Amino acid sequence: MSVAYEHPRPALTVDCVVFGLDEEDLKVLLIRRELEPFRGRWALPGGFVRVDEALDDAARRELAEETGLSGVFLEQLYTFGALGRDPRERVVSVAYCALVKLGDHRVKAATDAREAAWFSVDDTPALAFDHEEIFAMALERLKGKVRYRPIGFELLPPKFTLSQLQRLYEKILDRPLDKRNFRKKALGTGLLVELDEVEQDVAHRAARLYRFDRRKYERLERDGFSFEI
Amino acid sequence: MSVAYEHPRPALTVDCVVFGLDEEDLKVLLIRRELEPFRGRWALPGGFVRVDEALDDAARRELAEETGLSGVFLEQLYTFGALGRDPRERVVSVAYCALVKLGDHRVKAATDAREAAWFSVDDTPALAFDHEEIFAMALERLKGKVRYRPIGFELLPPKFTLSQLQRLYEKILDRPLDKRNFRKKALGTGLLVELDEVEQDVAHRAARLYRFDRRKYERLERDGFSFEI
DNA sequence: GAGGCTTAGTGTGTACCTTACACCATGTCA
DNA sequence: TGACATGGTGTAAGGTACACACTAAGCCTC
Repeated sequence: MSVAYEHPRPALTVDCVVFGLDEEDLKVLLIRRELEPFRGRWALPGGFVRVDEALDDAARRELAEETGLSGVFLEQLYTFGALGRDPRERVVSVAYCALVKLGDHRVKAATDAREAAWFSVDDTPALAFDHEEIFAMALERLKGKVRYRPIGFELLPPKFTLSQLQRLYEKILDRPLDKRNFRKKALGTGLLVELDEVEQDVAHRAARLYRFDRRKYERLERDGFSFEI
Repeated sequence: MSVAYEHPRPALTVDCVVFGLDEEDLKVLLIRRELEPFRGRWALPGGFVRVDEALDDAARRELAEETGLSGVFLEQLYTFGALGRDPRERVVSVAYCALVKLGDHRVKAATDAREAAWFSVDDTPALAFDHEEIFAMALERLKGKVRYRPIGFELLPPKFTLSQLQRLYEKILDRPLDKRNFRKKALGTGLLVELDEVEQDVAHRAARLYRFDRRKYERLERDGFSFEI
């Protein structure tokens, strides 16, 4: 198929910055480029927006095609449109941010036909295009957002301990938090449900498990509640 | 000039939501469309992005062409890419937000060859395309942003009184603020310079004039200061 | 089974920030 | 000169943010 326009127009792409949390690290999902330019370099998953496809759908589709991830909550981050950011031609890219529970997605990404892999956010390879700039902005946004939205809960398994939650926030914010104050605040949101279970198979006192009260969160969010951590 | 591509691609536009402040109201700058679709309807100023033009430049250029405003601080807001938002063809629009001192710009906009006018934000006409959605998001963003960034200063003349500043914040936030607390905070930022002048020609005690210390603001902003109001 | 190791779990005091609140000062105008 | 309109000022109380250290529980090993 070929098509003609009166004036040249920029190409439009989407790129996704997908964060996941490991026992150890906050990670970001990258793919290795199979084509020029930047063939063999790591890059954010993404690609061209089809003319009959909404931006969000394009982001979800590209993410699924390139990494196998689906059902991910994607949020628009920023649109990058500097001249020369793609050596081939003028390309404007709408960047999206996503958060996933790493445990749910580790295998899929690793076994997909295309090479996709999780990298610790403070040990990423050189990226294609201006993707380092996009990634840096996404990480900044994540750090800001995590302070007033309980998005951290999205990154944990359904049942988790308060220490896991705290470690998660420490990884994202990249600084230590006080245990007592953290627990006070986390429980103070009223969004955690204490379960009648504790951790299994740990070589020390087992911690109580909690789950996130998603319904309550949605109710409060609708009513404009705030959630500083 | 005509150009062919292998695949059809969305058209790319920019739209600008420009806020200004009046003695009375927070206003938004609209233009009346001269062409189909939505001919005669009011709309946000904006237009097509040229293939050799950065997004920010396109927004500044369109704003200047359509309303005569230049030298405006523009900030990217969000990118709107739903299907069917333009009846002609697929158009993706990068929306920008701008803040201007209304006094400086009132005449230019009104006397420009194209019809452009300021509307009170709570009395806008029906808008073309999905511009009402864009406008609503911009207003939300403005309300949020004004709380932790001293952007309010951009909306006043170079010399202003604390009452004017307070009224501005009250208009934007759409709620009354306590005078003493407001003055404490505003002066507490250290960003206001007290001048040796007072208002002229008022039928009551004249208020002291202040100016915004832009240099200090830029210095603090670079160092990651915060400015809750 | 005792002692040590590891992580879980808990409360208080202080400093600061937020908010509520009322009166006198100054200039204009009639 | 008195009334009117807005300018300009401080304090007290309550709440929030933060710093800080010890005991509890379970497992392991010796």
